[in-house]
Amino acid sequence: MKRSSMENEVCAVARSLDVIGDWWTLLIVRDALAGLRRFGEFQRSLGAAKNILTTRLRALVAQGILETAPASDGSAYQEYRLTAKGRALVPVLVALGQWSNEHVFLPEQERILPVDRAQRLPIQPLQVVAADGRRLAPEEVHFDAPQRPPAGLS
Amino acid sequence: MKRSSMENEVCAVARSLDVIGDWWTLLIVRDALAGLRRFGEFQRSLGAAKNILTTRLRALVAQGILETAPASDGSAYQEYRLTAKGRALVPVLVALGQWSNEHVFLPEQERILPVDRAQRLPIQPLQVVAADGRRLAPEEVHFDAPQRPPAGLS
DNA sequence: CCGTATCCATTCCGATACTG
DNA sequence: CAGTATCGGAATGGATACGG
Repeated sequence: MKRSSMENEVCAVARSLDVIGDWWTLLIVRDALAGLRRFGEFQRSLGAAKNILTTRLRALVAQGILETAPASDGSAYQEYRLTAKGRALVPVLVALGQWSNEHVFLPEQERILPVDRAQRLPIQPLQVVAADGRRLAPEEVHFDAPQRPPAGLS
Repeated sequence: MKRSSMENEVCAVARSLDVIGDWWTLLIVRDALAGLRRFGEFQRSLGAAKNILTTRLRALVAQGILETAPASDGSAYQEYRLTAKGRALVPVLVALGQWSNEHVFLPEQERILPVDRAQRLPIQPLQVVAADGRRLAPEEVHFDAPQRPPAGLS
């Protein structure tokens, strides 16, 4: 399957993976959420080569997940900031973090989790709630064309 | 950065991406959630070459996300079923689907979303809730070592 | 400090052919 | 049907050197 023929993909999961399914992308978003803005900050944090960081940042800007602005320190360079679309990825990051916390880490391993910034306490487990308010178990979730309203609230 | 040196990674997001960050993996989980179990079913659904599918299925079994069982139709082959660990990925899939629904699809494009199986209505937007019950905006979420309880509820 | 431009190694993936 | 074996091309990533 081609990584580039997904603009017509109908599955919302596949579609999102086409945009952010790359290894670095969500880590950049995570760092941006943590307040990193400068090229060098991302590079140090990620340990990625500069050329691939450049590519990823460009792609994220092209997708509207990051936006550039003149650097606030007066230097001639850019800052990279999350857009609303980028911030909307937070539930994805939280879901990933919670999953590995419960199912991947060994009990005594140190870990960095999604936490509430104010209290530094872990976020409550994300709950999947149906349109009528029922909490759904995993088996009750399907991927399908919805009955009526595609857009609006997801 | 190496895809294989992440067993000691402390960031929960990175850790999960190391396990499921590959393009095919979450699509297989999505299909398994939809009820697909047989090799050929996955192959037709994904359009992936058989050798690739073999590799991915093996990796998922090794990670404990899928498990094999003798085929229920009496044939000599295997079935692949989600484990509890695999079903726990549903919030990740829902988060991805909701994000692309709101931020990637064009308004009039058809789409397949996470829906409640009973009603075929979209799932409510996932909410990020702090330990004390406050709903958190994206900016209020950080990734950090938690104050005290790492395991247990995420 | 912020990128860009090359180069090279590796990985990945699709197609195909083959086996039980 | 359910895989395994092999091959070649493409994309990716890392290292490094270079330029504004």
